[in-house]
Amino acid sequence: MTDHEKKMYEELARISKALAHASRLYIIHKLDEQEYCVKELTELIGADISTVSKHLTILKNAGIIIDEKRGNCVYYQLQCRCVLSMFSCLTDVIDSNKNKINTILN
Amino acid sequence: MTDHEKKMYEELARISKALAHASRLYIIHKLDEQEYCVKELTELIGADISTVSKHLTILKNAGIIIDEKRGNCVYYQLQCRCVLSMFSCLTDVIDSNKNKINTILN
DNA sequence: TGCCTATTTGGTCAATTAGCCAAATAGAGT
DNA sequence: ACTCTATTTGGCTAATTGACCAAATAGGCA
Repeated sequence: MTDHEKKMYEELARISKALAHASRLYIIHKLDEQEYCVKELTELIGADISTVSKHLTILKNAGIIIDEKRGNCVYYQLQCRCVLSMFSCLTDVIDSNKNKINTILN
Repeated sequence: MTDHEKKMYEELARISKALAHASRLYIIHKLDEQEYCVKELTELIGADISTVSKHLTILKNAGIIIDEKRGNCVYYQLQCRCVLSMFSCLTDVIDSNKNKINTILN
């Protein structure tokens, strides 16, 4: 692996690490429907608000979501819907395993 | 988040965690070109062979790659090429950030 | 059988991550 | 200015992860 390749894969890994958590995937999914503020997401997720705020910071630093302060609240939305293709990738992997198992069993 | 949703997102996170490492992304990329054995991948990556073996185990447990013992070696290949769409997802996110920055600067 | 190569496993250590609580900060509205 | 709400930050602990080394395992081949 060349130095250049190494940098490149680390950059890709930086984004994929941000995606590697159930609550963060959930947040992305919800933000595809509509924008939400921290408090609303906290109620949806059911964790401490500081925990949710930190998840949001991680997603923001990875450039996956953006924030906008309006009135008393900070509203978050997807920076780009392109991240949603992640979900089909993950479910495709899961499905391909199920198919594999079925193929072996039949 | 309902119990059912929680389980679902944890299942998705299980796969995405397996993808969240530079060496593992690199392995996936190389295995798209051709199959490789552990020793070959170790030379490409330049880490300890036990480290590489563990990365391969993680990918295998996530159902992303499969192994096949032939002769003296264990050869790994992608279980499904569908996982490759991950790369375009990640690069799209990176690109969308660059575009965002350019939009702001211009 | 015995040797050799390839791979996995177990142990240890350092670094990172995730969660909560408490405290600090920011700003809206009175 | 004061209060109240929303959010972030700092501190702490427990759990997980990643790396290496050393040892165990597995199989092929002389």
